[in-house]
Amino acid sequence: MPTAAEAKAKPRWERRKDARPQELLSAALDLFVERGYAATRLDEVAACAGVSKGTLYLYFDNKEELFKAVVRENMVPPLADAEDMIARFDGHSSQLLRLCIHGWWDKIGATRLSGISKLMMAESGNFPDVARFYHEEVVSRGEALIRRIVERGIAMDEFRPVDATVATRVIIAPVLMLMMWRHSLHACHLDPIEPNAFLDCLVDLLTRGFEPAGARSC
Amino acid sequence: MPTAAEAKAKPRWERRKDARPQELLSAALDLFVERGYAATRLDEVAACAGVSKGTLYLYFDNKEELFKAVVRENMVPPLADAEDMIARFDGHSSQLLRLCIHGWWDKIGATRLSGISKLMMAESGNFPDVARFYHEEVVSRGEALIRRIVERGIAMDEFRPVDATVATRVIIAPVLMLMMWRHSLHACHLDPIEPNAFLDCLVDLLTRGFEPAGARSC
Amino acid sequence: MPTAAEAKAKPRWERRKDARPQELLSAALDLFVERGYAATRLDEVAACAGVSKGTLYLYFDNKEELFKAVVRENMVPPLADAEDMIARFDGHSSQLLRLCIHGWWDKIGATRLSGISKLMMAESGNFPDVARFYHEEVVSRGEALIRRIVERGIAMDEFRPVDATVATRVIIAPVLMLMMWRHSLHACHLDPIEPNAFLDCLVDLLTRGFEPAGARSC
Amino acid sequence: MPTAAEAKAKPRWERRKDARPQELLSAALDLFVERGYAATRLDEVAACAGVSKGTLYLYFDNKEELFKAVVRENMVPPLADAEDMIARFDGHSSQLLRLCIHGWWDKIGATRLSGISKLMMAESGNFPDVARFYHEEVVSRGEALIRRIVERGIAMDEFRPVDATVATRVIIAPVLMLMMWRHSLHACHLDPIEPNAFLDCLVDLLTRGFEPAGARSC
DNA sequence: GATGAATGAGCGTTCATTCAT
DNA sequence: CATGAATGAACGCTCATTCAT
Repeated sequence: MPTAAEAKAKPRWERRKDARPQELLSAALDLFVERGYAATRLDEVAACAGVSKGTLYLYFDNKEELFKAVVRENMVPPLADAEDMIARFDGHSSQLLRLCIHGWWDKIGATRLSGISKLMMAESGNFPDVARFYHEEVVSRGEALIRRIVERGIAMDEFRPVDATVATRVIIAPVLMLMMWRHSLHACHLDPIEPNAFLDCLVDLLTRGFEPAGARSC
Repeated sequence: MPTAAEAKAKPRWERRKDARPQELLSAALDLFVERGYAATRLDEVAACAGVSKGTLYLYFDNKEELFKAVVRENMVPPLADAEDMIARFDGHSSQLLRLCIHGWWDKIGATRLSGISKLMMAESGNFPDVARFYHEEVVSRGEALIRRIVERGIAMDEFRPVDATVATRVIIAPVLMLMMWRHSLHACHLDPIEPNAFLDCLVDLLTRGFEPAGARSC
Repeated sequence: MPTAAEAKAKPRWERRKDARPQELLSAALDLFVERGYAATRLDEVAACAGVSKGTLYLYFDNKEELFKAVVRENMVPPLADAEDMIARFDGHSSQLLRLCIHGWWDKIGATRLSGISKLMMAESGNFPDVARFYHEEVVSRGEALIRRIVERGIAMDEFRPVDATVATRVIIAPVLMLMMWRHSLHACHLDPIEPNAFLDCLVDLLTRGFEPAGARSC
Repeated sequence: MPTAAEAKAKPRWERRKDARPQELLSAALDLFVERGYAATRLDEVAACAGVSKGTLYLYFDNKEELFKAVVRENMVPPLADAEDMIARFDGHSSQLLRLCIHGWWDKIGATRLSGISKLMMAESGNFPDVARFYHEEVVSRGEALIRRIVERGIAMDEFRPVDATVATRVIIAPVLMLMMWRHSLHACHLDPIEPNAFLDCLVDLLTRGFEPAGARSC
């Protein structure tokens, strides 16, 4: 006959198969962002998700796979959305660029996901496999996405002809940097930076800077 | 008791004690830049500086203090030259911006000093006081330097009126990012990036983007 | 309450409960033989038997008991045949020895049962009571069987007089070793060994070596 | 001023660089023999040698290298001695065989080294790299050593012509088996076996068995 | 001062065992 | 009966730090 105390007694564990992976991924994202890849300890991830270290291994083969899953779960979907949008858009390429950059910021930059970009910058050198994965799944696709806009703009005479590959990186760099600032110096409450003003200025600059020679009304 | 003769007898190949900290700092810089903070092992630093692991602890209390010393030691000097040049320059502000950006790249970006920026980005979160120091001594001065050019351009009607603080960061961000790329994904031989093409494209974009409305010949 | 109809409705593909332990033991035998005790994982045994890991614990208290059961289950049966043959044989003792050795190889050495011997050699140190059981049930009877041949040979002046106990072990040792080689170094495809050549050479050696002094034609 | 108590107080560690590897190797040999390769824990080895786990890694890269060092240190020298003896011997090959077999027993079989052979038999399947090393350093050389005697005997008409490779293994097998028995069933005090009687019987058998047809006085 | 042998806490990973369902 | 999610104690290995020499 179980007493009230026994009835209340928390079972040694709770069976929550379906929810576990998400809880682990969320805990892992938090900790990877906060501490970096190497400094994130798996038992802390597990503890954060309310399970034991061994349980984590029921769902993810190892630390690297856990990280990849975090990336796949969080970084890849927004890229797909953006790809869709680009494919369907039919206004001016400058406007498309503006939408993409602000969308990027809203979906990734302003969220804790921006921490993943920072982490990859910081540690990719020590984890080549992870770096390769991230490059293939995120960086390449992100660059391709922007390059497509640039090429579209040039093709439609909305942008002056530039080297698309180089221009793409010039476009991406400030946005990446803005994300990184959130997790480095500016995270220490030094010198606040206003993301929207930054992005507006950037988009404005790009719009003018890519405008074809004859486009401007005199 | 060393006599003068003895002092002479051990010539240049015998390192003086005073040089030790510098050698350690230099080795530490190389390794921190290459591997990041956590992955840098202190016995490797010591070996790299030609001393034993114990000796390192004679000069630095621990790994963290060594890291802080590396940052403090290396980042301050190279800003004065640029400040001088700006003060003396009297051509078009676009030209000044171009000179500054390429100078930055030649003096810092292309050298191992770029690694310090990467390292600060990567690790500042774990060292708030280093971050504060770095911000005050390096970031602020660097930003001020660029901001002065922007303000000069606006004042002289060579740039259209923009928010100088924001524009400054939009200018800085791609250059910083270019430095970081050298030490992260692109260091893994993925997708090489051509610094000069990047910077040319950037300067071109900035020149056009900041051009005042009526400046363009029709 | 299962009716007869229900019993029929779940035909042969539905394993009966009674078969479970046998299937587990068979799977365990395979894996213990292949990997050794420590390296055999219980969930692999369970998977191999088509049940879950928990089910295994319904039939065996723990890994050690499973191991003991495997040994007990498999080693006793195949000795009776040989005992029969010896009792009925009435040719030359050398010929009997030859028959026995080749029979041993065919019935045990060349089958997976040889793995049990290897496994007992390898792990008996950690399971003294299994060792005792195995010794009593298998080793003693096997030795007795060979010793009977030796004693018969001596008694009939077909072998020269030797210490039967010692000679028995000298006879057995190479055959055991041949079985073990199949599961150790030579299993790694190093240096293949040809069992029949080995056994022929052995029998030949024994025949000549045990030949009485005056038996050889000059 | 150190008090007597302080003077006696054992230092946290003792500096004994030169002796350490030997102490560790000896401890490792004991534990490998007693527990097997997989079941030997490195911190136990360290504790057994009176040092901490980390210290072990100052001298050996990892478990596998430790084991290899144990083999190299203990198993290889006796082989070299035997090779020397064979090269210099000039009596009857039977006598050489006798010397070798008894030497083998005295130097290896009767010592704790025999446990290494048993261990390799038991676990080589799970550690292919170790197996390969052991095969190259010990098994091959051991076999070659015996084969040389067989070939010498045949060449000098002291042995009848047999397949040297096969005969070699028939000679080796009983000796190996004798070693293994010491660490398996017979280690449990079951059925003591008298090594010298066993080896005498074996040598006697081999001598007669390999004797050329016409050699026997009638 | 300088050395480098020694330490020991810590991390990623595995797996026998348990137990709520 | 059967399941399989969950546990937690180990183990191999690393490395910042200490301290006798």
